[in-house]
Amino acid sequence: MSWTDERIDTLRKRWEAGQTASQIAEELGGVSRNAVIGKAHRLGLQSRPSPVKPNDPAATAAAPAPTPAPAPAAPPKAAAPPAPAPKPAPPAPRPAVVAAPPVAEVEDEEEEEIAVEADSDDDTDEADAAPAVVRPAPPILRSVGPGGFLRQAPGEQQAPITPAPPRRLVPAKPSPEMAGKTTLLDLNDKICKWPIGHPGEPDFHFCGDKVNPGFPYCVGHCGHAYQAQLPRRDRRPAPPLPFGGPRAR
DNA sequence: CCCTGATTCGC
DNA sequence: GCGAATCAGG
Repeated sequence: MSWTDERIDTLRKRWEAGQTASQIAEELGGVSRNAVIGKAHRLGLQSRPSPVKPNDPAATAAAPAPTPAPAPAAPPKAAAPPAPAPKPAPPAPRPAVVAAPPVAEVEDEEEEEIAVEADSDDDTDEADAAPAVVRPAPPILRSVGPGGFLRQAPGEQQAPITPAPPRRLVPAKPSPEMAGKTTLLDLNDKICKWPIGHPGEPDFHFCGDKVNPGFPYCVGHCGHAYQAQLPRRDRRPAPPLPFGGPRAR
């Protein structure tokens, strides 16, 4: 396999999106992980936090003291207004939140820009605020999906849901508490299929709202279904699946 | 062991 | 330029 423009492009995108070299190699096919890494370096792609590479020795030597470092981490503010740089600033700060479509990877290619915005965009000058001031409540960063739904921010992710209770063998009979609820038989591609409750429970039903066009859920539930990606390191391990989950090829 | 990315070096 | 071999941390 040779490095066609197309393959290089794919490599660039995946690398910058944070995919591992192995994943990229597997996707491209015909190349090894090493080939991907080697190519990425030759392309001058920004090296990502390597598990091996230490921080620059200069800083380490300069401050070897075991400082507890109470410095509050500045939130990845999207503010870079003044930038008195006479030259175009080359070190583009990598966004802390890589917003990528989750499992349901619709045909992307040329990823649409996803706006990550913090609360309102009124640019009241916070840039020159005293650095000592610790912002009490950092704004929650959310990305906006198609249709305008707000993706749940990583920090807002809920703990894994409890496993569903054992399924009952017979469907619930028509009952008073099901009156007006959206049942399995009511589902179609125009109404939200977000489940309410668990299958087998007497009042298990579906949301039933109008869907966000192109999605199986309403705008509100899209916000739960599609979430911004955390860096691999910081991801919560997936909750255990009831039957061991799908086989990994 | 597995994984990761970085680096080297013969081709 | 390419990538296997190797290194080294998690």
